[in-house]
Amino acid sequence: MGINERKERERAEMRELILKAALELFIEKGFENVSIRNIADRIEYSPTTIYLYFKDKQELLHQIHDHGFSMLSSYFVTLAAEPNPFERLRLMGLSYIKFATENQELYELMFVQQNADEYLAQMGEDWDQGGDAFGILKHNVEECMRAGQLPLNNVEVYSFYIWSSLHGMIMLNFRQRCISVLSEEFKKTMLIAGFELFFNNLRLITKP
Amino acid sequence: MGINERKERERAEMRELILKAALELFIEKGFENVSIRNIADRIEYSPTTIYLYFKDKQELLHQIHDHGFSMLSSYFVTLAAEPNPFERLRLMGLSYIKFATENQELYELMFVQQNADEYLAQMGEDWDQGGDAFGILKHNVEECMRAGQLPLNNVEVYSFYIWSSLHGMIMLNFRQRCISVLSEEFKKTMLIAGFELFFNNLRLITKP
DNA sequence: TTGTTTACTTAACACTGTTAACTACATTTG
DNA sequence: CAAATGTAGTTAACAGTGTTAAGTAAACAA
Repeated sequence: MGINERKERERAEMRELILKAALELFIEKGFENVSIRNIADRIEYSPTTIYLYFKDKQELLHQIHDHGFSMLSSYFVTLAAEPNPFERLRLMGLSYIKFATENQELYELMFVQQNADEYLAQMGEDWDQGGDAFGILKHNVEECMRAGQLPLNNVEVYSFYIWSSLHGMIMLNFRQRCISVLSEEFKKTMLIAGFELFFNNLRLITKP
Repeated sequence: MGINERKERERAEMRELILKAALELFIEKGFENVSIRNIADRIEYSPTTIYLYFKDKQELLHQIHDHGFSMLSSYFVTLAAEPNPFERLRLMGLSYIKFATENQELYELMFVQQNADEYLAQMGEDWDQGGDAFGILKHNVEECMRAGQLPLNNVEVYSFYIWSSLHGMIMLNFRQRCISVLSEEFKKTMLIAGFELFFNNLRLITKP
């Protein structure tokens, strides 16, 4: 009987409806400034209904988290076409910056919001989406090393180092941590310049 | 008459008392998980009293912010003894890591807490403490460039790049962003290793 | 000793996340 | 078809939040 399937489908649609409203509001006003009642208002349901579909407010963030990571992965799909592993790594970095700047609020929800770490700790090895993105990075680093384009041989350290650097540049770029006099354009230029500098360092170290 | 001076002193002491309790609680439980009533309870005053000394909860964070930045600057004072500018830059990086790991909660209050950017934007050029720390960094970078130990000549980009990289490494180290299976010790080792790798890249690029 | 300033408190407002108890309808059963 | 059951959604409430207006009691100035 298709009746259970219909119910399941309706339930999934409702989850999607809630999640969509939540994401919109979180992006508009930030996680902390959105109440369950705000979300309920937007979808024209009672606040308690949301608790029938999600354990608590935190779980809403978790779902959005997951969504963000698969979105991030989608920024990487075109990279497979590039044969040179080192150039592929560079393009991956630029894609990462692209994702972050094009989805600044989502990026912050994913990487700045507290409590995200508790979530990751829970997931452990089963952390699908995040592991995926980090997995792609590690894969590319591995290929660079195999091609003799990176001096050291610790994949973890390299991947960590690259991701860290990028994340740091992006965050300091979002916040006006370093001297707020700088114009928006110059800040963006500096972000790219910082990345290229970073990447040239990685590259040149292999040349001599 | 010393009566006004006494009152002024008492007022300053009260501010200090509130601030001390606030910092303790923020570090214990995180900014969002501490209420004005919690702070008031700890110092055995009514909640509204706090509003006689601070505009709102956010201003408490601002003050702590400032305090953190002068504390950070104090980690840099011994560096002046080192004559080699490049080595001084390296030691500065290690000091920064030391500050961050020794005061993890404070570091997060300073650099992770949302709204910190609004605060910085307000301050503009008059941002004393933060500008100070960044100023020291820029000064050191400048001296490295003068000593011909850095290839490019844009102080801003270099300083931005260095701070960003460090901040990124530290944050990804705090959070277990990359594979939470890693042990605490290995994570710490990776942090230092990542930094030394980063720094060797900076150094080696100038050698050939 | 009066009047005024000051330091502080009580009471309240409009919110928050979350839960227990309830209603009204969809589905299954007799 | 009617009664019984399950369930999606509701209302009402609890204990908490940041913040403000109004009130009190003590310290000061005249």
